[in-house]
Amino acid sequence: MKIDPDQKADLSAQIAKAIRDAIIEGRMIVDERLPSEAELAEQFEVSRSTVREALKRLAAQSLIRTQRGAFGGAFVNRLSFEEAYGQQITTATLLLSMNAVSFDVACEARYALERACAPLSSERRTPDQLATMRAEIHRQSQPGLTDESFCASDVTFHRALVDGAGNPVLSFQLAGAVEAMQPLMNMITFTARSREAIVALHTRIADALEAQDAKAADTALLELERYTLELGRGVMKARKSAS
Amino acid sequence: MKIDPDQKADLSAQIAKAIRDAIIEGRMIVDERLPSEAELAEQFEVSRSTVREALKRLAAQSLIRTQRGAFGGAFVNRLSFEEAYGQQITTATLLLSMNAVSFDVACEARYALERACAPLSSERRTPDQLATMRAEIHRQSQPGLTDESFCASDVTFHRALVDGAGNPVLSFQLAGAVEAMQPLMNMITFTARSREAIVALHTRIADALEAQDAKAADTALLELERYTLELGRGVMKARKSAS
DNA sequence: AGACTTTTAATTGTCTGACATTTTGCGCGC
DNA sequence: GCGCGCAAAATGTCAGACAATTAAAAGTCT
Repeated sequence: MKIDPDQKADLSAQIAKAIRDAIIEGRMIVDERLPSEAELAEQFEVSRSTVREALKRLAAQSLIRTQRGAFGGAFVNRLSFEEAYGQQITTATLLLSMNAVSFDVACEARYALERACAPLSSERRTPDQLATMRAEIHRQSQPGLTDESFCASDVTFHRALVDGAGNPVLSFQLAGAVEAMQPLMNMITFTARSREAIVALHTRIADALEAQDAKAADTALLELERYTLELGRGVMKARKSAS
Repeated sequence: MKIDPDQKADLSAQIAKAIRDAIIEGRMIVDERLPSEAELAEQFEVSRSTVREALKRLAAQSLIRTQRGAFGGAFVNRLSFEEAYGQQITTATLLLSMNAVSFDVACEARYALERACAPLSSERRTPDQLATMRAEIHRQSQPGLTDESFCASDVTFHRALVDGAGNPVLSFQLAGAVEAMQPLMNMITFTARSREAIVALHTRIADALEAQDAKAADTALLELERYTLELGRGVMKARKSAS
């Protein structure tokens, strides 16, 4: 494991890259212990602080974890689906908030992906996941709910739909798409009437999944997309004319 | 911006979290300059090294960038689609390689997502993207190609398909799914006969997109999924019986 | 006055050495 | 055999120094 001395990048970035590559290429396996900071410093011929900065970079990407104490040190971390979800959501949220992505584009992406899950989900959804959907539909019907709670419940509902596909890779990919939409959705004020319409569509989706009717689920999702888009456009237009 | 003194996490992790939250919640805007390391050290009442470790964590997530020199410092970074792609791919690749995700599951996820793009792509694909697909198909027909080059070309082809949907959010989400499959695909030896079959299917897909025939594109993708799965299973079985 | 050069100040990057804290293993006394 | 404390190893934190880089300010020449 070597670093290029005539690179212009920071030493800590180069060292992080060298170790990261070793992990990605499988030269270091999960739970393997890295050399101690002092040993790494000697190997790379830099100070301990520089090594530490490199290790913090890797820790930020969940590539390693550290333990203090004797026989502690830095270990190659098994990236769990949980951690991957989290990173995915953070990245997607920031991407959307920082790049002026329009409601239309985000909405289209989200529903295109969700509809990809629908056939699998209608085949494999567990009773548990159906129960979650029903529970969230019930929560969404409560009159006193704030818009934020309504949106949070919406996210839970849709994640149950996605998880219903029984494919963890798919769930991972979609976690970002669904959750990253929440800040955009939170900007919408849901009137009693629009909530009613959404709950009705959610019910149709849940019914379709329960009946394992992929086509009906797809149709209902398509209508939900259309309706969400309409609501979003209404809000954007109102905001524009107000300013 | 405060940190909780009776947390058990590292100070540098706490400080990174405090700054990260400020960015995510919009309290710091893009291109805004953070206080200098010395000032941050004073604010949080820690040493400069600790602040630096925190900043490296944020830099690893592309949340900030740093410039040296007078009037340099750390600036809130606009997360570009490019950077987001990169992170997405790294995460997805690691997730697959570290969690013994089966070829079947990964394949299913990938094609489910790609098929979600097909209708949009058949509507919006540009001549440029069609040309890329045709060029890659041509490359894939070359007899001397290594398996790695064949797979790389395959990735380029499929990314053109995904980009054809003209939705950057969708492209971002799918970058991981498509690229992360490459290491798994690289393990497959493509015989001349299987390459021929894949090229034929790719041609059908490109034809369908050119003709803006969403249904035909979907069918061809479905067949490609079935065929890829078959190839993968063959390899896995051969490997199993060999060991 | 304007263009070029030098100085200077601010800031990050790196190094050194020290001490605090945490955790494990081992030996000792009981 | 069982607890107890101690030593060792490692990460976490701190303080201070110097190097490298960069942009603004000051100076200088034509």
